[in-house]
Amino acid sequence: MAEQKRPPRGRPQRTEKQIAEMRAKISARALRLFQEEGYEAISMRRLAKEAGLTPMTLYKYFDSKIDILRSLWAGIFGELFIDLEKIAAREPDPQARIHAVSLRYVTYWLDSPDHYFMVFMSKGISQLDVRGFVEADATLAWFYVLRDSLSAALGDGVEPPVKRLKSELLLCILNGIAHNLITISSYPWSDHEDLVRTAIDGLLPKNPSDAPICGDAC
Amino acid sequence: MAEQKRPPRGRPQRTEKQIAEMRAKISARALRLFQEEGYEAISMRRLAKEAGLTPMTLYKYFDSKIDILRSLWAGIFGELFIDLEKIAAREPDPQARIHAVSLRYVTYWLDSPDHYFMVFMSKGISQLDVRGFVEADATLAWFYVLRDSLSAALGDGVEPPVKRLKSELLLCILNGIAHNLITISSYPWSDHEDLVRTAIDGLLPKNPSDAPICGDAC
DNA sequence: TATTAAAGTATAACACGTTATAAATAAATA
DNA sequence: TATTTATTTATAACGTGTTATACTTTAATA
Repeated sequence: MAEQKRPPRGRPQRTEKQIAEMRAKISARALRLFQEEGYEAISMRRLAKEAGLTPMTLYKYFDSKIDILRSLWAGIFGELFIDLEKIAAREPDPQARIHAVSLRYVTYWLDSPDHYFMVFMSKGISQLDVRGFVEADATLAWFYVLRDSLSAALGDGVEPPVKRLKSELLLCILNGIAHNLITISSYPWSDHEDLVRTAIDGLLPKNPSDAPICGDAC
Repeated sequence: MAEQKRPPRGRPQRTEKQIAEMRAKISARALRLFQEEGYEAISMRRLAKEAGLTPMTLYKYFDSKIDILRSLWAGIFGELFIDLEKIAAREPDPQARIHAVSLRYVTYWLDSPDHYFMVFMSKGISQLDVRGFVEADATLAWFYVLRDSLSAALGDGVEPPVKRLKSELLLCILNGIAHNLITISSYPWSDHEDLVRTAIDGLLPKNPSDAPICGDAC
């Protein structure tokens, strides 16, 4: 029962592909401009001119200026989590894996201040703007690699509710470390590797062999 | 050699007290309006009208709109940390104290979404706007109560460098928990008390008596 | 080719934060 | 009172994100 929809008479609507290409073209230009001069410094009028378009055309392809930035965030997060999955795949030992993945997550932001600034600290955006993006299902799905790595490191002796609790805590901690070290950059923080390692050690089951207090007692 | 400065002829400059009073008056009006309708929704023109002033006069007492918000933040942070100090003072046991203070810090933000939104999530402010405030010495000093409580809970058996590391980690963790639970509010997070307790337990020295793995071995 | 519908352009407008400038007002001294 | 200086007001302007509207161009069908 496929409806025999004969195309209407006028000019056809843009195909999905055409829309995607135009959005990609605008995003590419925006990425370069935002990184060079900052999100706030680039006006819609300026971006339109640089892309060879009219300001109005931008609003045909994106709902708003922040919508353009969000499309860039998706690219950055995608890149990061593909990287994390590669690291997880190549590290067989669960404990080494959770350390490696967590450290990479934090290090990524510290090493890519351009990206971090554009995602979390673009001048002129509010944290409410970030919120809509972070809450998207696609964004949350990216974080499964962190959750699964921790679950494996905790092993079978840990109850699922505890695993869930600690997975959530892991995310809070890693985001907290990255966020604090970058936003309060003038404070002489300890090495971020030490912070991540100490945090992960606190999450993992206590190991008598390297616990000084228990070491003597045993 | 006190200079005999005779006052100049014209109208004298506003005294510190006059300036403080005018700023307080503006802040009070802004606090109510920002809480009722949101920071972004209140324009400088509107705030001026509500305060019985000219927009230009606002700029005589504050550098910018965000500067007004910052003065409100200072009041909120001051209130919170005075509360934390009271809690710390009334709890003699160091371990109970760090738990109580940490939980209160996180709970404060979760219980006062109005304040949290106004401090960390006002629509129309950027995270760079927060940065200048958080980096101020006066702001950092407020956090000493957290650092000192943790230091006491860690006891004398822990080396100072480790204490410092864990103090910094504590701040990252608590901010991370509060921030994630509030900004990703649609996710079904575990109880925040469990998150804080688990996080603190991970920071404190491992206690053989309640460590299951070691319990059997001992 | 003529028609039709969508895409894209051009232009003006709105409220915003902010700045500049000139006029009016207030509070002191001479 | 006259003068002097600071405060405050009044007003216009700039660039911003965004919306609305009318117009032109493009790509299809009849």
